[in-house]
Amino acid sequence: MPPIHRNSDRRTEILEAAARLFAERGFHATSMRDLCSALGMSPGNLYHWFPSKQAIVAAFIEADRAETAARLAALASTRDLRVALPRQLLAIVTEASEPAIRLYLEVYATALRDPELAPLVRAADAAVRAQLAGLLRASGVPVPDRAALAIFALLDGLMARRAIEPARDLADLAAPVAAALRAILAPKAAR
Amino acid sequence: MPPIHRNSDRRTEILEAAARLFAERGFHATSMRDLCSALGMSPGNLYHWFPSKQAIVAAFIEADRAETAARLAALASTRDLRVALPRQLLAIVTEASEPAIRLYLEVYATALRDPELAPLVRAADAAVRAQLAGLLRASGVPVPDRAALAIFALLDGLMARRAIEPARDLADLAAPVAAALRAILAPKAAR
DNA sequence: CTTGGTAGAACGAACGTTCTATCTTATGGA
DNA sequence: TCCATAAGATAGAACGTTCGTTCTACCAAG
Repeated sequence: MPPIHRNSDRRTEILEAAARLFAERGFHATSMRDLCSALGMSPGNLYHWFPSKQAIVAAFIEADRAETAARLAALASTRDLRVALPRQLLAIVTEASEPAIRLYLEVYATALRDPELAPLVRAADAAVRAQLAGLLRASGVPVPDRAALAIFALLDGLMARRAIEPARDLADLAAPVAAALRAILAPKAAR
Repeated sequence: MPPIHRNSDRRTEILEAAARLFAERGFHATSMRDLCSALGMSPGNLYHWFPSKQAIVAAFIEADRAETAARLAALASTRDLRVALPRQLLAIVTEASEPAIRLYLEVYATALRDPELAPLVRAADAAVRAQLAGLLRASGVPVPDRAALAIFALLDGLMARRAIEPARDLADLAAPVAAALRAILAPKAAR
């Protein structure tokens, strides 16, 4: 009896393979059959673990939300948020691989079209943003909700740029980003 | 003999219908048949005007590029770019309808996946950005290339936010955006 | 009588999904 | 300890649909 087959293990396996394929080939270009053969698994079995392709996307969105939440939670213990946050932000944008960014762009563009998936995306976004706002509030940033929103917009913009121009050295943007963040985080800027 | 059917007229008709349908239902959810019936046209005829669905997307990208270029050109004649640019930027983001924004998000996400379309997207982006950089240079903004890049990132971020949260009043972002733009356009900020 | 616009059926492929059967593992009474 | 049995995991063929596209023919002007 090899290690007990726990449900979550198999589902995680599938999710990871799906993320990889979606990133490499694109969401719409990846068929359930593609996913099956990448996993060495039959369609029947795949559908035993996920009821639909949509369900896989939903799980992916939730996993992404959880990961981002964890990242933010780690940020909560830092000394000065005004120093740690900009660094973390640029790290997120810089570290993300090009396929991964296109994955986000495509999956979220698709999900926002889907009447069942769109609320999920929006809820995840709102939850993470609220978490960041909490951090900002604790750091004495006034109107933390707006500040969190601005930071998210900034992040989205940087991600989109990397999708369009992957080769571009983002160091070119470091100065404006730092200035923008200063404006967002400084007490007077959020009047 | 009704008004001579000029090629470009019919193509424009098709393009406009395509943009409308793509915006309403989504790109992948709009089939060539859907487009045909929206136009009251047979598939055979549609394929007489555009060789493929991909070609329609390509034409759409080019049209978008041309429109943005025209908008920028109009900006060239304004008195003070540091005043007109922020206003125009917020206008672009505010005026864009929710379906239109999702259209951009989806079409560009798709196009960036397509080996033939991606260069087109990148070229259009680079051209428009170069045009903006020219404006900035003429206005005495130092390192205008970086400034243009930062402005584009800002715009992308705002667009993405509207896609995720269409109901959100973007006035919440006006202050941070203004601050960011000040930082980008001010001489010292782009060091 | 040629050329360019139009129609509509048809094509082959691919898609997401379902169905039925088989194999494996855990369980529990004899 | 062993076998019956139920439950879960897996396989793979098949389904019905829809997709982008092509083909062939017809029509209307010049």
